[in-house]
Amino acid sequence: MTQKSGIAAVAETAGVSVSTVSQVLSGNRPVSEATRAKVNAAIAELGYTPHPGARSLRSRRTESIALLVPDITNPFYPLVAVGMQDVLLPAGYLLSILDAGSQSGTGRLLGHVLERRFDGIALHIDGLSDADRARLAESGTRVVALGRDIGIEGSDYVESDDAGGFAKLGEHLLGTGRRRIGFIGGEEESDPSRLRLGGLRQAFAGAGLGYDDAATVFTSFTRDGGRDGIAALYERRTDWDAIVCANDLIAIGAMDELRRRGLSIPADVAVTGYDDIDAAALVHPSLTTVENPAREIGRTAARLLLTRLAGDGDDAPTQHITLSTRLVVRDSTTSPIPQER
Amino acid sequence: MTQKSGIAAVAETAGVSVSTVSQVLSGNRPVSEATRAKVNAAIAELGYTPHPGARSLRSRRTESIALLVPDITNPFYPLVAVGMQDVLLPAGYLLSILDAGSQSGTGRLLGHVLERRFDGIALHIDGLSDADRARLAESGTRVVALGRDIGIEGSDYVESDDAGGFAKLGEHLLGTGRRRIGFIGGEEESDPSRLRLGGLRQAFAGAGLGYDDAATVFTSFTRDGGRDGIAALYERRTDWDAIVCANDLIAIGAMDELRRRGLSIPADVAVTGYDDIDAAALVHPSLTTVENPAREIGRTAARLLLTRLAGDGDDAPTQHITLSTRLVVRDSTTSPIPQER
DNA sequence: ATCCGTTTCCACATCGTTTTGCGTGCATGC
DNA sequence: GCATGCACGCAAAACGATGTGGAAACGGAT
Repeated sequence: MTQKSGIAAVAETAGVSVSTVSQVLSGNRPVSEATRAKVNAAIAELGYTPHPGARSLRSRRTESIALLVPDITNPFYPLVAVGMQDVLLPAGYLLSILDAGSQSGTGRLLGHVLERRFDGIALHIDGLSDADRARLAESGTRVVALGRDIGIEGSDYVESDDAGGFAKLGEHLLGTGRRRIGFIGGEEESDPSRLRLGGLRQAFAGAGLGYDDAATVFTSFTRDGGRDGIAALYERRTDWDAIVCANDLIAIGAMDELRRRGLSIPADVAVTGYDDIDAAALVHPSLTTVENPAREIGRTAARLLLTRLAGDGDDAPTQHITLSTRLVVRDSTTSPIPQER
Repeated sequence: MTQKSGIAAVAETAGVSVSTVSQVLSGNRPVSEATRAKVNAAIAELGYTPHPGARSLRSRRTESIALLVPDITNPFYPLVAVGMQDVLLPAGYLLSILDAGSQSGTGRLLGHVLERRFDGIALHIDGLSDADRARLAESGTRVVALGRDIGIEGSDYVESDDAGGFAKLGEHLLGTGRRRIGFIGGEEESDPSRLRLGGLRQAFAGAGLGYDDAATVFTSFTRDGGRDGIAALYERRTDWDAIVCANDLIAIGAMDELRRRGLSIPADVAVTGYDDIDAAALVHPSLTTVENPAREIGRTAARLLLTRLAGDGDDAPTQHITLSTRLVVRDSTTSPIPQER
């Protein structure tokens, strides 16, 4: 006997045609109750699973979405991923989390990702090269950018109010009398680094003060970046009374390095982060930071993608959603003598 | 004109046949230097990308691998993922990280995952139901289990020496004079919880002591689990002098709850974790724990999968790899008065 | 009995690849 | 000059699903 497989096998054991099986699967055309039952029985009996390749070949959809992040070991990103899954799974989409390993790793992965023909891609990547941007645009894949505008025609983006968050941080520090405030950014070419610094500047301006460019250094969004940042700042001057870091990982690394240099936090120098990852509350002293609604960012991004995918809609105007942030004051900027609670 | 697409378009502009294009792509048959050049030129000109669906339809391979984890926000898992990518990307495979959200979420995701026909699946999941195990086995997908034996015929697994790690922890605690040692496990039905408890028992036995079952509680592998665990243990008795936790998240939650109850760590009670996630070094006091080589687990698992996939080999015997662990002593079990260094 | 409108199902073309079995054309050996 | 062998390319048949245009079956109305 010829061993059929796939939908053909189901059709045979159910005693109907291939197209009928397809109909009951997709519900595209009405099918009588009786045959529907037969088909479902056959499906169950054979343990049939549709072949996604064949399906996507015709339908031009893969029902899966990629999330491309620069560093999955940064606890911020898993939360974004979870948020996206909250929305995507119920909608029948599978989320694949791809780790570029670093900003520079993006290009290497992008080829892989485009080859896979995901229905949509969520990108949280800085410094996308022009070539990569072009590849993305040409591919026609739906893109939603996280945390910044990625500069692709017709792609939505969702970010949190970075500038506002840093303005709040700046006000808080200025309000506690700090004036010699250094800033450690991530990669210099990154939008977020600039935005965040911008928020800080804004706080200074609001207080009628100027902000000195010599008080800023750029490294990378990691703990090592924080250590390096402190080293760089303290080569310029040594009387900082506060260090504002572009994210929590940098802040944690910076605190490490400050302590290694015998400085006390916050008595000698205050430190702030951004994101409010779990570790921010756990370090000692606990870190003043800004809550970055990672999970909500993920949810929102997923919704944007789904809307675009459902509507076939290039017609709708580009969406740009900004989520608000919240200042979280902890010990690293306040209690003069950190102690166990 | 008929607008061809895909490989047919390439064939047309290169002035060769479809099969020839396929040949130069796959390198399955020799192709003359001249035509190879023509084809490559056409590919570049058209910006052609092969359709993975069509490809997998014929080749029955998707060139992608899934990693299924119970909780991607547990920092242990991103490291495993990175380790797998270390090996898989150079081999041309794409790794999709799927988050089940919880142990119980596995079943819900498994359907999705099997539908997608990944070439291989790495599972780090406890308490796989018999039904799910059967589905996996039937699917014929290559499976590698992480951290425990998943009980599927012919599937390899890689774990770390949990029992050994906990034995070391136990010896360390007993060596510092602690005797009333409680244990907070994760999910009770989980293999690791049992293995880890077993290691602790072994340490007691080695010292000629017995270990009391009433000293153990099971919750979940999260910070909340740690808080609950402490609550449960202190309902039984209140004179614990050490709490051994099944992972770092539990330990961190436990420390929180202990402090909330006014107990001092490690003066009143010592606490230990497992995994050595970043946060373990950051909490206050820093956490004594066991280094669990997450990244290496990922690499090893990926290698196992690749070997199986390359060899078409169901012939090779099942592999079972155990990675060694290392005790990391920090302040939560030693310095009587925690202080800033 | 005939005709028409529904309902229900089917045949067939199609999506973009891979793969096998055959032509070609050309050089080689006698 | 003729058979032989090689190196290259090509045609065509899968792979497993979707979807459209019709054909059959069935009632009800005339």
